[in-house]
Amino acid sequence: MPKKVDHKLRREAFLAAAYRTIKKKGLEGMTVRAVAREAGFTTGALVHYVDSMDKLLVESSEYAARYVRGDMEAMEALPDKVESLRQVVYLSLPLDEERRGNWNFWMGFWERSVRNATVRKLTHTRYSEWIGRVERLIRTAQAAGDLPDDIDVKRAARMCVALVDGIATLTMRSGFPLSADDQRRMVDDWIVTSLRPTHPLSTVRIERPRRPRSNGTQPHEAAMAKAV
Amino acid sequence: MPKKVDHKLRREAFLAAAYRTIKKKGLEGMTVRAVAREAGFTTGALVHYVDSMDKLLVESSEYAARYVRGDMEAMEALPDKVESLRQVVYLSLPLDEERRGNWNFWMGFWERSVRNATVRKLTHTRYSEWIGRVERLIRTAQAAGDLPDDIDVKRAARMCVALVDGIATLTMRSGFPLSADDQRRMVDDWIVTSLRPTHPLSTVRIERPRRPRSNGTQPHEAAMAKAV
DNA sequence: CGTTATATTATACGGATGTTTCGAAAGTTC
DNA sequence: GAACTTTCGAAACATCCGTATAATATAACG
Repeated sequence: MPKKVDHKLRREAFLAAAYRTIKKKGLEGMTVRAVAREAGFTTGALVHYVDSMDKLLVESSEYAARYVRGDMEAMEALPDKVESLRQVVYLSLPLDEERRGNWNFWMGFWERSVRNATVRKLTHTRYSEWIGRVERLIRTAQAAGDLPDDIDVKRAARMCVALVDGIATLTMRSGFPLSADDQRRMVDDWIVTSLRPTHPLSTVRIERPRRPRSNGTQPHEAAMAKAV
Repeated sequence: MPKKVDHKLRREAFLAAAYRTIKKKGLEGMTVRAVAREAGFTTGALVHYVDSMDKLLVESSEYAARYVRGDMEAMEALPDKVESLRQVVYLSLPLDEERRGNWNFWMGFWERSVRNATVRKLTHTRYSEWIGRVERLIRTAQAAGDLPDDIDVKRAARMCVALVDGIATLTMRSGFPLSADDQRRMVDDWIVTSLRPTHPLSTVRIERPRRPRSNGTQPHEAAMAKAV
């Protein structure tokens, strides 16, 4: 059915398929053929919408970043700015199956960035965003009087990012995964001992926003049609 | 020159070559041909000493572990047991070119363990050793009265391991590497705030033992001969 | 309704990988 | 010194990869 398809939409479907493939099989398992199959097409169709494998990597990364950014921004709007920081960090932890899939995605980038300049650049961009976000959260909390002024923000932010990476690695790769509670407690401990907030941490559990995930997380309609 | 070669020695030379190859090019770059070339031979020779690629991975990992273990055990013998812990952790950080090569090695295992059961098992074994070592160091320091008794040792050890992994990831992959001083300071901060030692940390800088690295880190004699 | 445009498949290509095979070279042994 | 055994190189093999191309199917359009 040519000309009827929405080019942009189908393109997005392929990005989603790439994202799902990496989540499931790691970056090593994300091949042109695997992604095409995941999307319910063959390699030729995929190439019709994405120029090259490199481009696919870059764009599926942007797809993934977009995917998480919304949740984080919602948490940044909380009134208690230390709680904002805490919740944003929580969002980045491998707490549930979905987030672990996300980590599978990023950890693949870590490895491939050794040899692939495109992936390396991309990884640096994402880290820059992420570190910047944490720094901003700390500064905002300082401005609100929720954190002391004598914090070395840059150092603290990088320690935070390192801690999250470490928790993820331990959970995803060590064979001794940290429970969700353990992960959260590690973050809380770090906030309390390293940032020394002026008020004690909230004890109210904040749920992650539950958006409808109809876009992209489900196999594409064409794939569904094939499966029947 | 058949029968003249020491089978075990040459085998070791290939493991060393595999180790060096991963250090330089990452696990993705460790191919049969690359290792053989690094050792100064061709694939046919390599296969003569190592059964398969999987075996080569496993055995070069054991080679690498052996390589670091000695240094760590020397540090464990220090009189001040908090200092022991600190120095052992220092040894695991990507402080210099050699250690960064080591990390390149391990981070490759993280990725490949997703799909390769052999590598996964191996990674778990190494983590088990490493976490156990940190736990033991903390307990020893407690017994010596250098750390308080109310520490949750298991949790603290895993936090330590996570922190080291995170520091390594940030340094190796983020594009914003931590300086050696920053890395050490992060570890010191964690020790002081989380373990609360009974005595302040030593300010004397302890040098890493400088062993002769003639075995394995240099290209094999055969390779040298070729190069001439 | 025939023409045209394009979405999609099927297939092929060149290159890289792990593995296998075969033969030549070189000591060892009798 | 001849037969044997081991070492090692060269090349082939099957498989997978990303990419390119030709053929097919199908909806849109004049």
